[in-house]
Amino acid sequence: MVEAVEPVGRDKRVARSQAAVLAATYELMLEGGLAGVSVDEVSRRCGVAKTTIYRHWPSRSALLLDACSQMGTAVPVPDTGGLAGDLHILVEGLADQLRAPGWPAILPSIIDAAERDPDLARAHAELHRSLMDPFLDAVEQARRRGDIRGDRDPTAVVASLVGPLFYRRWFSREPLDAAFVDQVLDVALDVAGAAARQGSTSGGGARSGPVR
Amino acid sequence: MVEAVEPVGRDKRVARSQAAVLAATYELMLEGGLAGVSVDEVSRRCGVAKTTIYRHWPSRSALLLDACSQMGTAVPVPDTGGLAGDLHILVEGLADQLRAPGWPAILPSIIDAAERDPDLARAHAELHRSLMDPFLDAVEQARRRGDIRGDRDPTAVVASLVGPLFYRRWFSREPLDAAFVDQVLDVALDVAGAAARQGSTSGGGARSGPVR
Amino acid sequence: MVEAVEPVGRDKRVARSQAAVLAATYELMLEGGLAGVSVDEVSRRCGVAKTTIYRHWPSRSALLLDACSQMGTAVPVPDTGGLAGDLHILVEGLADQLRAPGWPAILPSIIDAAERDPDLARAHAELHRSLMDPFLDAVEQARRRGDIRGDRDPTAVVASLVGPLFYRRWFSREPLDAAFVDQVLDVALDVAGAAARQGSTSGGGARSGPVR
Amino acid sequence: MVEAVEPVGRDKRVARSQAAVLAATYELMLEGGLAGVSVDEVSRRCGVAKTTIYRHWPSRSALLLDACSQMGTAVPVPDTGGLAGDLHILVEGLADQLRAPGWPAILPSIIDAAERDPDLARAHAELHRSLMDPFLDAVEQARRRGDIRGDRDPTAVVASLVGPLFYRRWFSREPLDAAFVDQVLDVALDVAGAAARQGSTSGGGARSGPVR
DNA sequence: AAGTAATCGAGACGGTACGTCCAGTCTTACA
DNA sequence: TGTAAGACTGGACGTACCGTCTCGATTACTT
Repeated sequence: MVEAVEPVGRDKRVARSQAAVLAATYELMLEGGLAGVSVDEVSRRCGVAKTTIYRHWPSRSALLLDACSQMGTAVPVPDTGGLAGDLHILVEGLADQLRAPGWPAILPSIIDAAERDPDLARAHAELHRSLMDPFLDAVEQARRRGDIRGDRDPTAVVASLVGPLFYRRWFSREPLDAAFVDQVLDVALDVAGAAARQGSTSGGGARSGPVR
Repeated sequence: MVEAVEPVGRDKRVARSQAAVLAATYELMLEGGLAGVSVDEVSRRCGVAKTTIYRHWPSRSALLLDACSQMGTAVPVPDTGGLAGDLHILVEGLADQLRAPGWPAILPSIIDAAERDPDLARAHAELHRSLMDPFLDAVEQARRRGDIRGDRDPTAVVASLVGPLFYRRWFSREPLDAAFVDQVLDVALDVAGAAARQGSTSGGGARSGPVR
Repeated sequence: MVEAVEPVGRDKRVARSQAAVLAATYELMLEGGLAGVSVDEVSRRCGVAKTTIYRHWPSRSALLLDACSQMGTAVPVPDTGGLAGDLHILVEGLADQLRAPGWPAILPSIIDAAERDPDLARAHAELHRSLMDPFLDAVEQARRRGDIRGDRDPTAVVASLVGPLFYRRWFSREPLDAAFVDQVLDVALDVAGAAARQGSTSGGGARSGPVR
Repeated sequence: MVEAVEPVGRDKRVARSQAAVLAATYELMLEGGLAGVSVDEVSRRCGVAKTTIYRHWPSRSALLLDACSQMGTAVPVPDTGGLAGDLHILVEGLADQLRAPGWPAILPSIIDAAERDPDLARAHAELHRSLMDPFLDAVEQARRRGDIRGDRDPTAVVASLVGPLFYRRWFSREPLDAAFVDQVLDVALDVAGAAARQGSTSGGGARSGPVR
């Protein structure tokens, strides 16, 4: 994982160079995906010598990897008291992120690389976990409360929740409109077999609810 | 772009070179993703001069794109008479493909490229359509038959069906086991609000069945 | 020896690039010795891409070597009929060359490299031979004519002739004035044990003759 | 320049570091000539930090230069009472040194550098002087004794003596066999016009031996 | 069947990038 | 203060690839 290079006060220069390099790398990544990042260009853009870059990261891949890891979008775990409310917040947040530019443009690059490079696969796993953990936590918390069926695999619930969103963002490239997001949420609650349906409605608002 | 390489009887040599080039490209693509394909290597491997390759494809991207298009995995539209049966066949088939090596390893490359290159985005859209059309057809046919709720967007149904599968293959990298696939199928039928699904209730639990 | 790259009419570009590269290399060599030649700088200076340079010469050394070989200063063998006259012309010519800028500034570089690199040693040997052969020829011819003692090693005669000149140019860095050159010539003729001394004077003119 | 490294008691550490550095430098010089010495490698090899090296020598050249100076092969001035005897000892000693590994392998490096760097030229001059002074002393002593012709330039005599030896060692790379050395000595005595050399007019052959 | 034009291979060429090594300067922390 | 440790800029090395180019040798279609 490239070792965030212990920031012991040792040398401020180290910290400054590394920050500059990572920033430039991230910028280039946004512009052209992983493939659009070249060490030479990073060096040129941030004024840090190529040699210095290679002193801190053993290879271009390591640099990319590090830049990817920093991408972790910390999402606070909500606690509305009910599964529906929690998930609603989380899903809306995710949809917002997916609609924005930024990491959604890079992720396919990472996934592609992860397909072949074990190191990047590990980085991707970590990144993914940091992204999905709040969802998983919400679901597991609900299960502990007895709000959902005990025989449901929480990861499957999460899959049914975020899978369709991801699908629309990267595969079908259809818009992530509110109606779709609501419907997805609805379905996922069904999957969870949410016990107390009445409470769940509070979360959605717009949600039409399956029936009445 | 890429101009379908009209194989009009023009010259047999043309056809032969192009076939050889595409084959080598495809091979390299499987080995190392889009990034693993270099024109030099393609030339070396299939014995066709680099010049010739550039004579037929304006750029590396165009070649990749063309090779990707050939990847289209033709899926026959099943017709069991019922939505559940049709989808079952389709989903199982898709899951099988996702579990196999081959294009699942390449698709992220394409999606990544599509994120920035409009041409590749178009190619991806086409590829995607050819993959998903059978699903959409099945759903729409069911709707015409009145088997599912009319207020459901067919594309949303498809998303809830394949989204979770895709998610597991590329994002969470969890196994696509049979139980998961079954559950996904169940849920999707719920989403569709499939009529007369007495058996399906097992999936939803609380869900009292579609409509009414 | 890098193969002067047969100038078959194939491609004029090859000839042109190579000529430009060698010229720039030679120029840089004059300015800074072998050590002053960098492939990057050659490329920059003559407008030939570094890649192209490496296409024609496997390494920097090979390029240097080739440039050195081209340095051969063809000296015509004189024929005044007598050893003294021949040597006089040759020695004066050599002294002139030693006094001029140009290869005298580079030769130490080559000798140094030859001390460790067998390839360059070979190149140096060839260069040296082309430089000294006229001297050797003159001496051997004289021997065939019976003008000099038969028990003298021709190479030793040459050594006694050019050794002191070389010594002054590179080792003691004293000036190569006419008196010195004359004296050296005188001595060498002594070494040769030139038979007909009277004839030898014709060559020197200035030469005061040993004693009386 | 280079400031003779005054070993004033200042700090013992200084002396120790400098000695270690010079030793490592000399070692590297023997292995790969001047070009084979890199400050990094010196630092690595002798455990003295690069910074420290640059504190004591302003540049790589200065270090090389200093190391070269240490190379001075002190040659004792012989005194056999006669020029022939003195020169015989000196020349044999020089030939022995030339045949050995060590500085003969480095000198071309120095000469090359001296061709362009005035500082190194000065260092070379000094080194050269320390090497040739015994020869010059012997000749001048003989002249004072009246043993040789007064109209001969002593430096020319020295040139005729060591020039051929140097020539064979570095330029023609022919062996420095005893016969050659003897002949060179013979000739030089001729040049000197050693007194009472009735035979000398003959050039060679006739020469009845050194003197007397 | 010959002639003409399309097609081909071989590979030179200018560029950009890679990852390494070295020169020299500068900073920090320890004696 | 002198030293070790090592970060930093900058430049060169030799390699791989991209996309363009010129050349001469094969084809295949045409007359």
